Amino acid sequence: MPYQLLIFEDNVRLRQSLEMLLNDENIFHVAASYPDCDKADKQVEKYHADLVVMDIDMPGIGGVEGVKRIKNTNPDVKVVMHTMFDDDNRIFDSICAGADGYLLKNTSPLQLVTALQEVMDGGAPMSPFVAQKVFQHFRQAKSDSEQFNLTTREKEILDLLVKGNSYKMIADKSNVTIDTVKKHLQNIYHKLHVNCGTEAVAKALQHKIIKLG
Amino acid sequence: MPYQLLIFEDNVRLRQSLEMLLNDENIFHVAASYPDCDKADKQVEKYHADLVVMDIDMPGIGGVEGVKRIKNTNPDVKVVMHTMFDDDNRIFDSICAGADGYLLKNTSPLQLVTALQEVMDGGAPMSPFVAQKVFQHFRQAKSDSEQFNLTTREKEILDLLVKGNSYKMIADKSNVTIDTVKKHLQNIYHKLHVNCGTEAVAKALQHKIIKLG
DNA sequence: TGCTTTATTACCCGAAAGTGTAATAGTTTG
DNA sequence: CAAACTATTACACTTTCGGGTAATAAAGCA
Repeated sequence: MPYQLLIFEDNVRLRQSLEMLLNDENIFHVAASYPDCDKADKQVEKYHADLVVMDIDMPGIGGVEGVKRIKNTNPDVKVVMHTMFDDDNRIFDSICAGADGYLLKNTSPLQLVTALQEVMDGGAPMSPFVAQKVFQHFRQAKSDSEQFNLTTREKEILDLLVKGNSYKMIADKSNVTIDTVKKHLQNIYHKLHVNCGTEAVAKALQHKIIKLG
Repeated sequence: MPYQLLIFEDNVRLRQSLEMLLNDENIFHVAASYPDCDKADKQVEKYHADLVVMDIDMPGIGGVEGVKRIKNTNPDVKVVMHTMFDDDNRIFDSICAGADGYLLKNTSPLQLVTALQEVMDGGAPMSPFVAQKVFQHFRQAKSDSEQFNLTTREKEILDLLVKGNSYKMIADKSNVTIDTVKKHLQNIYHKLHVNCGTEAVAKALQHKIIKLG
């Protein structure tokens, strides 16, 4: 039995091309296609869709919001983004919203079909450019994290602060007096260019100076 | 001119198989291969390698540390992990250490060659299972983030706190008195099960309740 | 309609945080 | 070797936090 597939794409010609292309594959059956995804969740239910191909830039609610709604009402439906947008925010927002794949529109028909099969097999297909962005996202931190020149001791203290310890608790756990802790944190705040503990915690986590469990 | 390639793999037979397989492709030239990566950085320099295939579980320093060293001394060399390990930590540690691709050892010879070509074209090839893990990593947050039942107002306040504002600054920016801010934060701390601001900031960022810049 | 949630303000009080200054000793580096 | 850096302690002082309690009004829900 072929996978029931829905297409959301506002460009009429592209939508029809996709329909034809994917209907040619006998493992897919394009149940319906729409120029917007304002009622995507209901349409998914109506056709018992297994798989959705979702454009991002459409009239009404965008594709990102569309994914969110579909995944909220029907988490098992696979959603693959198929869009021209290659900026970081759209990519990460889509993934966070629950997308199972992210393909740019320069993907060849063959690659598209392969990717849709892959997603049905539990994979997470993405265009090389997207994969690169995703990898970068993990890496970015490392570079800055050593620019603050924190000493080993200071990193220890900061680590304890981030984990929710008060000055007194830090003092106990570090076997130093609370005054020493104060001094260290004062130095740390200067090095991080912040004025208080909460800001330091935010910066430490943001720049991955400290890792959490 | 073929890409200069180095292989680090402690299993002799697999290492030789890889050598033969990749030397058959005339776009690659296996310059050398080693059973450990303790001196990987120097070996990379010696052969002016363009590309490295790296196992993780090897005697001496592991492949993760190996990538780190190579990338430190020679950031332009592409490194693709090729390993049996599919646990989250090894995957993310490798990516953070600077790996440009992550392939599991069930990858077919053809896929391996394709992936290596892809990495030389600036891509970030990964096995479907790995891609899935990566996507999950982004998604996980969302689910917890709404379990704290913070009100819109409380999220606003928390957002300002995370961004380094004092109670007074939050009060000004929210157009409420400092006492109101105190009360809100008190409620927020209860909902997050924390006792102080720094802990709240850590939790908010960890669970991605609040996003930074 | 009445109950609950949310947002708001206010006051008191003690504990914690943050700043400044200063001094000592060990380590590292030039 | 001397200078700089790191880790440490101490004290005094101000500001900020965070808890408890209480009261009011609007909005949402039953």
